[in-house]
Formats: sequence, C-alpha cells, structure tokens
Amino acid sequence: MGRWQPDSRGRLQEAALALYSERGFEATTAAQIADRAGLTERTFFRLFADKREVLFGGSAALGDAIVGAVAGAPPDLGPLDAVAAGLDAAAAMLGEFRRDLSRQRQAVIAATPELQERELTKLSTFAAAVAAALRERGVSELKATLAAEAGMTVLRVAMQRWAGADHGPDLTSIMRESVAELRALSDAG
Amino acid sequence: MGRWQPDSRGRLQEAALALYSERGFEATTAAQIADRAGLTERTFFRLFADKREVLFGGSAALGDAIVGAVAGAPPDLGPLDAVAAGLDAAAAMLGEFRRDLSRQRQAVIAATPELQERELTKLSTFAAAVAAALRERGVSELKATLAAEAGMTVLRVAMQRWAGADHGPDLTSIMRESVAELRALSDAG
DNA sequence: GTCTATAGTGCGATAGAC
DNA sequence: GTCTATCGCACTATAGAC
Repeated sequence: MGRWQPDSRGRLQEAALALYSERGFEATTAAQIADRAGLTERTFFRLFADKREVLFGGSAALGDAIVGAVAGAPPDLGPLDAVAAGLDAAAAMLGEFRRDLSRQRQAVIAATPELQERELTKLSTFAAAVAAALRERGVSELKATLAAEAGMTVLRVAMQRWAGADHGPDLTSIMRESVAELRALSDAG
Repeated sequence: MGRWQPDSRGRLQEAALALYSERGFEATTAAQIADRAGLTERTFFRLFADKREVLFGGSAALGDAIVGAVAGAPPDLGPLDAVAAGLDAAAAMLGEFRRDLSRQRQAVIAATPELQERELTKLSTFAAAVAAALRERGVSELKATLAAEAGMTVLRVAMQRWAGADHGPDLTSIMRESVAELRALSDAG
C-alpha cells in the first residue's frame, strides 16, 4: 500500500455528490470536497478540470458504449435504428449503477443551472461522436447530425423520467417508447 | 442627452465581440471590455450576468419570435409543422442582422467551449418554451419535447452552415432543407 | 464603488514506488 | 537515479456582498 489512500478520484466524486446534495452546488467549495475526501484543493483541480466535472466522471465510458453500439449495428439499419441500438447500450450501462445514486445525481443537476449546462455539453459531445459513427455508415452529414442530436435528446429526457420516479418502467422501456414517439413525429399531429 | 454616452449595453457588446475576436475569450478580461466601452468593470457585471452573456444579448427576442410563431401557427398543423413555422420566423429575424457580424460572433463561439456551452443552454431554454407552446396546442408532453428539441437542433446547425460560408443559400432555405431531412429520418437509411 | 470569497493556474517541494 | 502523486504557496480574475 502506498503513502496515500487509493482511488482519490472516486473519493472526491463521492464527497462531491454528498456535499452538493446536502448544501447545494454553489454553497460547496472545492476545498470542502477535498477535505471530506482527505485531500487538498490543489489535488481536486488536478484531477478535475472544474467543480462541475466531478459529477460527470464516468461519462466517457458511456459515450464509448453508445458509439460502439451505433458503429456495430447491422449495416442495413437506417440511422434512427442505429441510434436506437446505441440508446439500448446506454440504458443497459446506466442500469448497472445504483438507482439511488443516479437519482441523487439527477436531483443535484436538476437543481443547478450550471450543471445542466455541463450535461448538455456532454450530450453534445456524444452527439458529435455518434454523428461521426453514422457518417462512417454512409449517412449524410446533415442526416447524421440530426439523428444523433435527436437520439441524445431521447437519452436525456428518458433519464429524467426514469430518475424522477421511484417505480415505473425501467430505463430501456422508457427509452424505446421515446424513440417510437420520435419516429411518429413526422407522421402526423 | 444625459451625462453618459447612451446605449451602454450595446457599446459593451460591440467591445466584447471585438476583443473576443482579436485576442480570444479567455485572454479578455471584463475590465478590458469595460475600458473599451468607456465604462467600469462594475457596470459590466451590472448589465451582464457574466462574461459570456454579453454575446447573447438579443436572444430573448429571438425566443419570443419563435414561440409566437409556433403558438400562432394554424391549429391543424402537426407539431413538426408548427416548429417549422417557428424556424421560419427565426430565420427571418436573424436575416435582418449584418451577416458579417453574425459570422464573427459564430467564429468566436466556435473557438470557445465555454461559449458553446452557453449557446446550448440558450437553445435549451428556447426548446422548453417551444415545447410549452406545443403542449398548448394539444401535443403530448413527450412529443412536444422531442419536436421542440429537434427544432432547436435544426436552428443551430442551420446557423452554423449559414454563418460558415460567405455565399450559398440564405438562412431560410437552409433551415427548410434541414427540416425536410429531419422528416425523412424515419423513412430509410 | 469598494471589499472579499472563491475558482482555477503555475511552479517548486516532497515523499514514496520502481 | 527516474517517475508519479500529492502538497503548499503565490497569484489572477470572476463574481457577488456590502
């Protein structure tokens, strides 16, 4: 064992979620988070670019999973079907986490405009990567962008609906229903 | 005429766009912007919530125009058609501004992640308002959200394509083409 | 209009692992 | 010796309180 406790990142993420929940994002200082994790403020900012980033730690893996599923979908699927495959992968991955922590995290984000901003940015990053994967499949630039962005919108609203209630359908079901609604949009009123 | 130069807001916006273009957003301080506009840093932060907001001054009016057009569209139109009416209104309004300034503004935003974040937030605000207008028209919550968000995506990519080139089709044409592509998404690959 | 807290950065020091 | 993670200190600018 080393000189320091292991998993500084994880401890900071845990401490941050707890403090943001207790006293709110703005009322929490980076020093307080670091204290609670047994580290210093300087270390916090070395591991996370800013106070918001600490809540979006594992999102790169989620993005990779989505893009992988889109790229790996059967080649004859249209863009929206490929995106739907990506969303299934996302739902499966998010379902592995503890639902109570997901809810807590969503609640903090919902209460904090700055964090909503960051969430939109993350999803926009995913959308760009998904669009690139769709273009690889031969989809036009414009169609790829629109399909990818619509897909990330579905992901966001599905997460909100899922984390907003204790019971009710699981994330995969919510996601698929939303995709169906998206498809039906062009059809009629 | 009063004791001060008129239109402090406008002068600050102009100064900010110039400085952000010249030396970049991060390398520009609020004090420098205020100096250039003949005002104090304190006044800057009284008129704009933060350094980013100064680039998004007139966006409330744009949002109102979009929502108004959506709400005022013929009642028999489906959600996507109503959103398309809103986008037409947006294109008409944005087309009134000087194209070179729009380009400059888009270039600064494209070069600055923080500003892209703010732009996404603005569009998300619009989307929420548009979704509310659609619900007023009898559209379901989920469909309204998806249609509104997709519409704002169209607005964003159309603006990028329009401001990214000197010549080429006007904003209205680009917007309509994008809406058509959005409709066609579900059809096939 | 001044004063202050805090976010976030740069750089050097330290203490282990290898 | 090198490498890496953390600390400590000094510093600027933002943003808000008074």
